[in-house]
Amino acid sequence: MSAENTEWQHELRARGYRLTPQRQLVLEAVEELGHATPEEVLTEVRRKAQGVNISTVYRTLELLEGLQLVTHAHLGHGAPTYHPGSAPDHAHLVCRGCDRVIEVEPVDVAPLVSVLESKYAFRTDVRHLTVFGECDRCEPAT
Amino acid sequence: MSAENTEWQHELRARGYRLTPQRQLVLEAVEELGHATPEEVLTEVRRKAQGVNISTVYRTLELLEGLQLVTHAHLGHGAPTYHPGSAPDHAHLVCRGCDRVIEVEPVDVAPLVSVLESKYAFRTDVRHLTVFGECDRCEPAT
DNA sequence: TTGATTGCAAAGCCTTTGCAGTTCT
DNA sequence: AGAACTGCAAAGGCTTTGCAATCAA
Repeated sequence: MSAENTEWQHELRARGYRLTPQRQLVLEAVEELGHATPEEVLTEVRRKAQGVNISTVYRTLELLEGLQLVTHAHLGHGAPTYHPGSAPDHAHLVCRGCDRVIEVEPVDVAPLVSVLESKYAFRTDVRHLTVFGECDRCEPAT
Repeated sequence: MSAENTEWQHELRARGYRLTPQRQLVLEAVEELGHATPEEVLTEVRRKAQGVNISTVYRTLELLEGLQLVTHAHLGHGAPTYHPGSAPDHAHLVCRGCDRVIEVEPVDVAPLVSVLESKYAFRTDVRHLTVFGECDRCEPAT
């Protein structure tokens, strides 16, 4: 873990950024929470340090995303959900009926990725992919 | 066209709703614009009638969506885009590099739909599907 | 030292809501 | 007449921004 830290911390500095307690706390929070909105990240961060501001969370998440240490996806109408970059790649299915979120492996969306690549030369961002629809527990739409 | 009109107008009334000039104008605007945000719909509507309010546009789009006369998709960070329900089904590809939007036929996403159906019993809403990534005109991310 | 970063407060989008007046049926 | 609908204004949720103070290197 210290090896990991060293790595991204070096990367940060290499780009002229600075390592701050807030940045470490935000990254830790995303890694601990797994799926979290900016507001949830803030809450988690504040359990360890006080005075951290929501605007810092937004700025930090953006920066961490640039470093590919976190990613985000839109799972509904509200705030986006942030995931650790270290988590295995996955796409999301969201059920309109019950709001259930299902994580799917890249292999499941590989057929789509292939078609888009070959037919449109389009490179899909799988980690950002969210498919809306209806799950088996919910009645078909009428 | 009057036949079409008659049909949805009957449907409206059958559900206890009323036919108002605003509702006709909003539907016409979506059909004329093809892809439009609520704000764009308002602008178009105001070319024909004055005094129409943005809140009416929102309320009307929601109602028309319930009647499946329009659908919406999220093509970026801002407001959603509304499409006529009469348009052929399609999904969207959005390029992060140049913001280009590519419409794809249902047949292109059929492989995905099949996998999700068979493996997760998940029924995909193709018209709402937006895939983010990078198009052939743009450089691969570094 | 000094430029990056933060907290705070204000503003900005986009969308929803309460309500009184209006309109469709 | 009476319920549905609209315009208006205000509020609400989420996010960004300007700026002075603070902090990492």
